[in-house]
Amino acid sequence: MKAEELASILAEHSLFADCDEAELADLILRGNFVQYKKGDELIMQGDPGNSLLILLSGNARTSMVASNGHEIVLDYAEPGQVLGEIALLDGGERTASVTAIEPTTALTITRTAFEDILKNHKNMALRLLKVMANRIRTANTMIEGDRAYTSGPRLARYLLRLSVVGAEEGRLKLDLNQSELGNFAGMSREHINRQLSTWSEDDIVSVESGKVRILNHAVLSNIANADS
Amino acid sequence: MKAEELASILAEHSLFADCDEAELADLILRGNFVQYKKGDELIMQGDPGNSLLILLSGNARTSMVASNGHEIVLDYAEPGQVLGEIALLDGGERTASVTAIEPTTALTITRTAFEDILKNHKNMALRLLKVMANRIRTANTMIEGDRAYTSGPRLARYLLRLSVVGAEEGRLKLDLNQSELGNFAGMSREHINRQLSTWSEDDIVSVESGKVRILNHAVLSNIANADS
DNA sequence: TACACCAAGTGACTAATGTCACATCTACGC
DNA sequence: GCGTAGATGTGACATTAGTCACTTGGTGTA
Repeated sequence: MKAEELASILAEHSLFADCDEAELADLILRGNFVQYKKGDELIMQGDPGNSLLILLSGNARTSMVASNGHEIVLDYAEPGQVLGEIALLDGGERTASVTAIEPTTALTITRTAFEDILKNHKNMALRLLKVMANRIRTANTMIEGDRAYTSGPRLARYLLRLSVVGAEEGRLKLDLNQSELGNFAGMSREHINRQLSTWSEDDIVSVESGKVRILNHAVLSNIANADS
Repeated sequence: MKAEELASILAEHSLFADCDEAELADLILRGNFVQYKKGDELIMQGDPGNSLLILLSGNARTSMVASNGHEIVLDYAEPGQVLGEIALLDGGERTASVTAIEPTTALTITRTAFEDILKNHKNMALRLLKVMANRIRTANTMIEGDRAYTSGPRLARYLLRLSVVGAEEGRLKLDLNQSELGNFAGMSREHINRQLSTWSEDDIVSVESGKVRILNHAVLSNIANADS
């Protein structure tokens, strides 16, 4: 991939949006372009975290496996997303894995390169801080939702999180199968299935050939904030 | 409170540990010293977030109330802890409240002051990034624990989180009553009570006059990672 | 001391979900 | 078209933890 192409991809995303050409060039020069096949792990839980990566194309799943084998999906990453910055910053192990769910490309940046870039481009740190603030917000919302609501509102919330704002016909960002949806929303596949069937009878969602669509965004939002 | 005193308190904490005197003076000059009584809210959920604060003395509870009234305790803050930085950074509303659980003092810093400080002291941003990385790690661990484990291991985890490393006789950082423990660990007061009773029979914890102590740290850690 | 209050202990019941065990369906390669 | 694997649909049942309704205990104060 040519540097110009990389630059234009980077510039599309808020973290790098107002970098000037020199900054982008710096990033690309110091970074390492990598390609992954579907199923490859970009980051592996338990590894030392000595690099960070920026997803350039494709989609990936951030998930962790608890000591009892339970798998939890924390998030899905889109192009532009910065990944692996936590371990890089605090020097700890990677707490989660990131797996490509389709062919994916990323720019990996080592700790030293990253520190140089932070040092040379002072706005970068502030922008990263914002990105991380947002992550904490999302995580807290996730904790709140998991704790306070029963399965219905919870699934509604996760579906809404996967929904695209102006998407035609309520299509989701990703077409997850019911097992994945279960790992994301924290409920069993069977329960997901039953809940979706109920909603589909009321035309709140539709389920066709395994693809969920949101038919009635408003009602689903109400459910997401329901009392129970 | 005198500036020197403030400076020495600040310097104790990692975020400000390697600030030089000028930096500390700057912080104190631009900050605003505030005292709170037990029960006062240092930060209120839903407010716009235009300032950040540094807890100087006392302890506080970070909690949020879901739309269905369910109260969730996210964390307890100790002196040195930075609070309210999320809304300050991303410009959104405060997602959680912070309440003093005892008489408390804090230094509040406005957005402009904070931005100036970040600009003038470049290490500050990197240190803040580390603090936030740690917060995300904690939040993810919380999500993992809430999702993957049943009430026993979960309560064990929250008790361990409250435990002090070298504490004599397994005393906890805070003596929470069983209702608070419930809001923290995400289970009902009654269930907390029954679980503690069981453990207390096995001498894993002791419960005396409402104060929980960890008698057998090793066993409790095992429970925290048990299969179920 | 007695009262008041709030925290803690406990039994009985209920509700919400997970688990298991299959039956179906569907897409896709041969 | 056929077979197979993986995704879905569904009933029956087991479990976990919450809820309700009390009782008991402890502490501070008039």
